[in-house]
Order: sequence, then C-alpha cells, then structure tokens
Amino acid sequence: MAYTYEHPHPAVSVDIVVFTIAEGELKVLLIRRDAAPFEGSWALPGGFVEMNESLRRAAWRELREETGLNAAYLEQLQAFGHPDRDPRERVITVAYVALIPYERFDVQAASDARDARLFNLETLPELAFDHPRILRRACQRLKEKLSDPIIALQLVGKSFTLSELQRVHELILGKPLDKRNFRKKILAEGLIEATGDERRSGPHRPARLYTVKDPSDVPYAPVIKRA
Amino acid sequence: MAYTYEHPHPAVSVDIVVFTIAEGELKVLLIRRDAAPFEGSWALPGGFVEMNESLRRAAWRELREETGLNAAYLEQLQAFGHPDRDPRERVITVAYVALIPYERFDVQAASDARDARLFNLETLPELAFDHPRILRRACQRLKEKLSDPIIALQLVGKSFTLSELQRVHELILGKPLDKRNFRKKILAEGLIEATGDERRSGPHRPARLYTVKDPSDVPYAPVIKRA
DNA sequence: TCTTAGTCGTGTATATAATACACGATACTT
DNA sequence: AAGTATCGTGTATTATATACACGACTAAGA
Repeated sequence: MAYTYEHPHPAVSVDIVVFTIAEGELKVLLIRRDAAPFEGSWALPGGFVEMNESLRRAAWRELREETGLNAAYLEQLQAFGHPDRDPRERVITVAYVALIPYERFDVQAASDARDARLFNLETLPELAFDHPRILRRACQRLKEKLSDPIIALQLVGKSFTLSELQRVHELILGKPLDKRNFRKKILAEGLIEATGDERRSGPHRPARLYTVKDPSDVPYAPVIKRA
Repeated sequence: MAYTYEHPHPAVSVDIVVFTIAEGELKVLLIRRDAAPFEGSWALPGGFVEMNESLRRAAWRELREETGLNAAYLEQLQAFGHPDRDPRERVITVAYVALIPYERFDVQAASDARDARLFNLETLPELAFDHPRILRRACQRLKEKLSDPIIALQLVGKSFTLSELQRVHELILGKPLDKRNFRKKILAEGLIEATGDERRSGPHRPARLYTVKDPSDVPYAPVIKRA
C-alpha cells in the first residue's frame, strides 16, 4: 500500500530515553538495531508514530513493544528535526524521557523483544543517528527537573531508605550531597513518611524505610487514555 | 507533483507564539487565516516545514514570511500531535516561542503579508486548531523561564528604565513586585548598567536609562545559520 | 563475649537569599 | 510657589541553604 501527498511529508518518530537506577548507578536503556541504517549499533528505543495515536501514546507504545516496559513517568523532551539526522529520509523525532524504578524493570520482557541493555552513562557504546545529542539533552533536563521531588521518587522502589533516595539525587547531579541537609529538605517537602519497617543490609545499623504518603502524587501506573 | 511513501506520513508544521510588550501590556501576535479550515479566524503564525530546513529555521522563516519579523529569541516550546488537531489531515506541529522588543516590531512589514495584529492575552479572539492550548503552554513556559534574566531583557528596547523592566516582569508573572527588592536583584545579576542618560516623560523626576553591558549576552540579531 | 567495621540517624551555627516596608528628590504643570 | 507624579534609595526580618561531628546500632570475626 502506498500513500501519496501533494507536498513532501517527513516521517515522524518518537524516541524514548529510559532512565533507571541499577547496581547503584544511573543507567539508560538502549537497544541494538537489527536493521539498516546503523545496523548492529545501539540506539534509543523508538519508532514511527502511527496516524491515529498521539505522540505521547506513540512513545508509550513503542517502549512497550520494543522493551516490554510500562512507563509511569513519561515526559516530552523536545523535537529534533535536523534535515540529515536520518540517512534514509527526512525523519523528525519527538524525544521523551521515561523514569522507571528498577523494581518495575522487567528485564525478561525487555530482552524478549530485542537485544536491550542498560548502560552506564560514562561507558556508552557508539550510538545511532543523533541519539548522543538527544541523550545529552535528556540528562540535562533530568538535572533541571530534579528540584521537583517526584523525579527522584520515580526512580526508587515502593519503599526506600533515605540513603537510597539521596544516592539518586547524587547520581543525577553528579556531586555528593550532605546527609543531614538532604534529609532536612526532603522531609520538609512532606511527601514521604516512614513505614516503620527497617532494611538491614550489612554489618551496621539498619535503615528506616520510607514510602510516598499519597500515591496519587507519584503515579506508579501509566496514565494513558485509550485512543 | 506528488510524493509517495510506503507508510503514511503526517504533515509537520511549526507555529510561533510571538510575545512583545506594546502599550504597556504583554501581547501576542496573531494572523487572520485566509483559507480553510478556520478561514477568517485568528491563529498563531506558522506553516509547514520544508524538507531541507531544520525545525528552528522553519519557525524563523515562517515568521519572517508571514509577518516580516526577525526573531532574535526563538526557543522550542514543544511538539503537539493529537491526531485530530487539524481536520484536513494528520498534522504534527512544533511550537516555538519568540520574544521581540516592540522597537524592533516592524508593523509595516507585518501587515504587508497578511492581516496580523497584536492581542492582549485577556481579550483574545477565537483561535484556530489547538492554538489556545499552545498559547497557554507558551505563557506558562514564559513564566517558568523568567528567572533567566535575559527573557525580560529580550522584551525591552536597547535602552530602558528599571521601571520598564520591572513592568515586564510584572506582566509576565501577573502580579506586582516590590520596587526596591526588584532593583536589588536585577542589579546584583550584573548584566546591565546605567548609560548616564535619562528619560523624561511627565511631570516628575526623570528615570535613569540602563542598557545591557555585554550585548553578546542578549543577542538582538537572529542567530540562524544558513541551511 | 568482646572488639571492630560500617552505615544510620541526628542538631546547631553561619551565610545567603527573599521579603516587608517609607520617604525625600526631582521635574513638570498651573 | 504649590501641587503632583514618578524616581531612587536602605534596613530589618524571615526563610532558605550550607557547613560540620559523633553516638547508635548491627554483623562479623577474634
């Protein structure tokens, strides 16, 4: 089937920068391309927008199809449209940032679809297209938005220690934070509370567990309306 | 001439939200549509992206073509792509925000191309497409970015009084600011300096004029590379 | 059972930034 | 000379951000 237009139309795709915290590091999800161009190299998950779906929904669908992941937090980053960013034809892509806590990171489903892997930001492979640029912007945006407390909460599990949460902030900012000041600020926000349980993880005093007070503040389920 | 693709492609357009300060008010530039759909109603200036130009350049070109204006400050807002936002066909639009000081606002050129007018944000006409939504987001973004001092500086002339600059902030924020605190903060930023001249405008003490210290901080000329 | 190692949890003092607030100075008009 | 309208200025208070150290608690091993 062929589609004909009076004027030339670019193709429109979405690409998703998926961040998660694994092995105590901030990681990004990449998939290995199984077709030209850039066959065999790594790329952000993504694909073409279908004609009857919104951009956001396309991002959500592509992420699910390519990796099996269900993104609760999915925010538009920006559109990238340099004329030669794809060697095949003119492709304008709308980039999204997704945040997924590692405990909801179903690697089974991810590896099922394609060769998908989490990469440390310091040891990235060669990336296809202008994906290095998109990824840099995504990291920048993540930093800028960190003042919104729900960002970091999206990257920890349902219950977490304050040290874990602090580590998330430190990884995103790329610098260490003071423990007492961090706790003072986070607790002053009033979004989280101690569960009463503790986590023990070594030859030292156990850490108190915290959780989000009002789950509607930090949705863990995707908020996507049916098309 | 017809263009054929194997898969359906959406059209891609750019729309520009042009802000300026005129008559002591924050205004947005709209043009009257001279063709269907929404013929006769008002809309954001914009048009389709050509195949060999970047999104940013398309925004710059369309603004120039439709209004004769040369945007120095032109920032991508976000992409809007709901499937039914255009009744003709699927059109994904990338919205930009432009800031143009009124002294560079060449109304001659603007009215030349089409019926173009500045509107107060409180007295808007009916807008075409999803332009009300785009405009709301643009206002929101403008507020968020106001902490960057160059935003307000883009909306005053080459030389300006501190009261003028304060008024720009007040219009964007929609609330009055304290004069002394405002001056303290602005001058602490170190971006502007008194020219030595004064502006006299009524039966009262004249105001000192200020100007940007380093013009490269606040470019008044468009920074667009040739394609 | 005692020592050791390692993270957990906590408070105070200081510096910086944001806010609240009032009045004399100056130019023009009448 | 009096009236009026904006211009320009400083201090006190509050809130926020930063700097900084040590006892509490658990597990492991001697």
